[in-house]
Amino acid sequence: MSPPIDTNALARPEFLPDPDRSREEMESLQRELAAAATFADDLDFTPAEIAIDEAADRSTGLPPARSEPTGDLDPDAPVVVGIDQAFRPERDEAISAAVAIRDGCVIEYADAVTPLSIPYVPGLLAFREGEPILAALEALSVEPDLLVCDGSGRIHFRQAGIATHVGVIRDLPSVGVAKRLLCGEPDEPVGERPEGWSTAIRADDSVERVGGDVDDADADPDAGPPVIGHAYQSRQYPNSRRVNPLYVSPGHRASAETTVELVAALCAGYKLPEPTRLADAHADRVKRRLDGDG
DNA sequence: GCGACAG
DNA sequence: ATCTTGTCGC
Repeated sequence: MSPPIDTNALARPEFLPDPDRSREEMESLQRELAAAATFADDLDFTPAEIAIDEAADRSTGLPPARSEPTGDLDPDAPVVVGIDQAFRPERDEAISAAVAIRDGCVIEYADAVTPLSIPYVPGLLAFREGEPILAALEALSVEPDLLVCDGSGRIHFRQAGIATHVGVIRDLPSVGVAKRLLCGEPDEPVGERPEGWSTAIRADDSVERVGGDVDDADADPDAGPPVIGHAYQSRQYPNSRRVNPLYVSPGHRASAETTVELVAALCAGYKLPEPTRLADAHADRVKRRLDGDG
């Protein structure tokens, strides 16, 4: 009999986010991480293969009842894992939730509760939330094919946002989905835009250049600063208040262009992609249960 | 010194 | 992120 394979083994443990580091050490680790990251496609599936067309119920994670009783789910479809967190400020704890989705349906929920060691500092988010996220991923029994993180990836001062950090540590394709822009400059102004619209986010003076940039088509100086992500209008209302776009960026093993397509395929009528929505809901449930217990 | 900044 | 109620509009 063959020994069980630990699919949760860390590929790059040297990048583990250790909060006992100085700001300078954290920043230099991020530079190494960005150099180790791949901002080009290295996936064995297409956006179409992970597409989700019906939004699940937030509390049950189940598809709508009106959904056709289709045949069996495809057991070979890629597994997309959404990750999100909730907090208990009074106890200084983070609740991390990971939701695994295959063929549009939730196949597993996992979560972890971790003490928070450092405060939130823009640009150093992974050192606050990285450990909790990795703990939730380890609690998962399925092996992810794609990670969808709540926050930036390449859209980051050192091109090593939380999606990149987690993606590189696990050596898994990952994308970052942020609700607000950390840095960089949109090609076109982000005004009232129709659903499906997107524009490139390019590095500005606050973004350090990394070795990976030379692999970009944008390495050509005439082409302007490298594209580090996109603003993507995942949802818009016809006659109502404007919805802000999402800011999506490569974490690891995905190009900026493919990242938009992956996120677009994972959106099913809400502003946030389904994996993120459901992870958010799960984190909320765990938090409420914990608050109820005391 | 001022500005600016994911969750 | 979290603390929090109602409220404006489709």
